[in-house]
Amino acid sequence: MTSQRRVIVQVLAESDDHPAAEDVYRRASRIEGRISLATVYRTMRLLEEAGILEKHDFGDGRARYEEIQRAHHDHLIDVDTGEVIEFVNEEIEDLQETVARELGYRLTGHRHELYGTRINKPEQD
Amino acid sequence: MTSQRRVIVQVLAESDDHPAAEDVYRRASRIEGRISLATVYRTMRLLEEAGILEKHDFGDGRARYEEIQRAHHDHLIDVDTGEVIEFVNEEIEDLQETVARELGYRLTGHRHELYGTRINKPEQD
DNA sequence: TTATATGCAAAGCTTTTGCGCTGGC
DNA sequence: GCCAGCGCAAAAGCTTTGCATATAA
Repeated sequence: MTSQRRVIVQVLAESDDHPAAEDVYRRASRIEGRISLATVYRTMRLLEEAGILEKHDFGDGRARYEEIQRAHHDHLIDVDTGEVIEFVNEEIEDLQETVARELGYRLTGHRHELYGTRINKPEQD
Repeated sequence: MTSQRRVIVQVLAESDDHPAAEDVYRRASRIEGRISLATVYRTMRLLEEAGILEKHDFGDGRARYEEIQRAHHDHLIDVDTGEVIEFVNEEIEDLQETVARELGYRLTGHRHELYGTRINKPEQD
């Protein structure tokens, strides 16, 4: 357990958004100057393989991470602002299982993101 | 309308899988030797912006394409073989709309892929 | 001490782009 | 003849990796 790994874990614990590797690197650098982007990538991979992190792709070309701690959820991405909203819908979760089973598959994972724009924006004028 | 674009469109029309740019390039090269990967990328982007192609990400680091011709569908990816199975589930589609609306959003798109392994593999022996 | 982790820089991969040339119309 | 489109090669952006050094245990 090196100081770098400690700091990365700390940063992730304190983050309630979905940072990219670069973001984690920037936040970690403020706490521990002696850290490199390569180490961040290496550690993120370890944490993901250990089942501690979840890796997402929100369509902007970089991987985005979050800790697996709370209950499972999916994401809705505001296409105007990039904001990420989490949601859970048990019905959808169940239907995914059903669909997979009917096709002869056991579900090992899924990727489910909604993209949308806010209705009734307040800052309209 | 150049010969290159004609060939790319032809390749896409003849493909019923979800080729990456490199695949399209390879298939097109067999028909028309004088074609470059850059042209494939440029044309794919045009076709996507024109609403003729749909761009997917199945988690292998490259973009995968398919023509928008049939009804909308989602994908189930066989994590063992990479095979891609298409499916439609209206209930899920409706629930996505509902979820977005409840969060104050109008849905502009979604990304929904299931990952799984076959049940009852024949080659289990 | 000794294996493991790190930093740095180079390289890998997919995708994009600058530029001079080609070829449809 | 013009100009959109092409090929080529370089570059861009994210991520991985080789290697010598540093550090935890």
